[in-house]
Amino acid sequence: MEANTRDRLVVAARDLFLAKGYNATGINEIVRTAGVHPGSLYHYFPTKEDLLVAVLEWYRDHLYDGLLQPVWERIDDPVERVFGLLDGYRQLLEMTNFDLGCPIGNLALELANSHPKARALMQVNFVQWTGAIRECLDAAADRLPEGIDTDSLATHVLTVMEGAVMLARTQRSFEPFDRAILHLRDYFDRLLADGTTWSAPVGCRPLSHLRGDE
Amino acid sequence: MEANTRDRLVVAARDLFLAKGYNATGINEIVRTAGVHPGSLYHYFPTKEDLLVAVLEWYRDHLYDGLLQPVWERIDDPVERVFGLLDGYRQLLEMTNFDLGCPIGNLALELANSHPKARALMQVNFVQWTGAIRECLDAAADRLPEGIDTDSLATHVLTVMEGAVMLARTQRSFEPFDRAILHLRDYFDRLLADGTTWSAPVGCRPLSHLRGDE
DNA sequence: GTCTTGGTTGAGTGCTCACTCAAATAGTAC
DNA sequence: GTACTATTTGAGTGAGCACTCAACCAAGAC
Repeated sequence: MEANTRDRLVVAARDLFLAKGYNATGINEIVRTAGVHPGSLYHYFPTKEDLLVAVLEWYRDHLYDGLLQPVWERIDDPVERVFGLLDGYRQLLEMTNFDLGCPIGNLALELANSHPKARALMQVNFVQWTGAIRECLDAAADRLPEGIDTDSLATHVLTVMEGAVMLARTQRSFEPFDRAILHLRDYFDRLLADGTTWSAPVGCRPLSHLRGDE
Repeated sequence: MEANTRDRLVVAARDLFLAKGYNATGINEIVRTAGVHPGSLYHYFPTKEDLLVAVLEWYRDHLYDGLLQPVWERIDDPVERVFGLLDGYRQLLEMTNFDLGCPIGNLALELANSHPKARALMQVNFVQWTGAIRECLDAAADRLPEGIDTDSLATHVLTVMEGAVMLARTQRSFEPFDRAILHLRDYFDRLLADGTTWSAPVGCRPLSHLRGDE
């Protein structure tokens, strides 16, 4: 079961960054958890940020087998797959008593300004995630309003998930999470029941007229 | 224009925490920005976390005059006020080139696990914010489906806002933000056009049946 | 004047941070 | 075996961290 040094470091850093954040996790703690010596880390990763990048690459490379596949294999309906994926995050909150949330979202707000290479990889992770959702929505295109932008709707789903996880962890309660998902479900129900052609809502983008834009 | 030492410290810490996060901001940087000496900080705040708490109390005490009032005074329609508030966050992203987001959301994911007193105050801030949205929704109750839970819908609005700000900052683009708000607007349009009595969507809470819950 | 009190000063504390490096060792080629 | 490279070792670096503290100051009470 012994993995190589590099992998052990990535896994240890992945878990600690998820639990405590990037800045609050020390290099010493990572090497102790991985069971390697400080010098070894710097043989593979010149800086702490390089290790962070490796962690984000790990998430990128394990989206399917770690996150999607377990849901896809027990749910067939494409719309239910979307909500099944969201429910996976709810289960993570439940299992960890709200200590762990979305690994990427955690790091995004902490590091988006200061670590551009990491930010680019977070972006890749988000785009991959929404791409998977988008495939579900495309598979259900016949039930959705004709002409709806599934890419846009997939982004909305990610938005709701990230916000819901944030609020649930802050409140240490499922209430905000379940409320947000309930309204997302209600929105989907209305889209699915629509049967008409999609047209962008009248008020969008909101209030540009009030800001003096012409 | 010289404020007292305590206020200068709170303002300096507020701005630095917003821009760089809590752990990445050093005490020395805060006192330098505030133009006070290190010892003075500890006269008012025994620990760094106490300063964080004071910052969160500042946000709590300035929600109305800092955030709501500027929007309320130029928009009367309660539903448009909701989207006007959201647009305020878009303007913040625009003005700062995606460097600044929601001050509370920023700290929430970084510190929810490790700083319980701060977490409690973030919760208060979120509850206040959704309370203001809820008042708008109540004022528009005659146009919304009868019996809809405005508290729940207000939480959904906060969820979308926090997720949208996170994605916009990660992508350094308005695209995810505008997409999320567009779908929220579309959802509102459908609620407002509904004219019937509210009933919870059939699929909620999602997939409990698939997890063996009875 | 003296006393007290709230606030200020700024050098200094011990500690942990990310990171270094020369030496030792393991693995592979021939 | 030797030669060479890849990897590991672990004590050690300077810098910055949150935080301390004894002395000092200013202003009001008497």
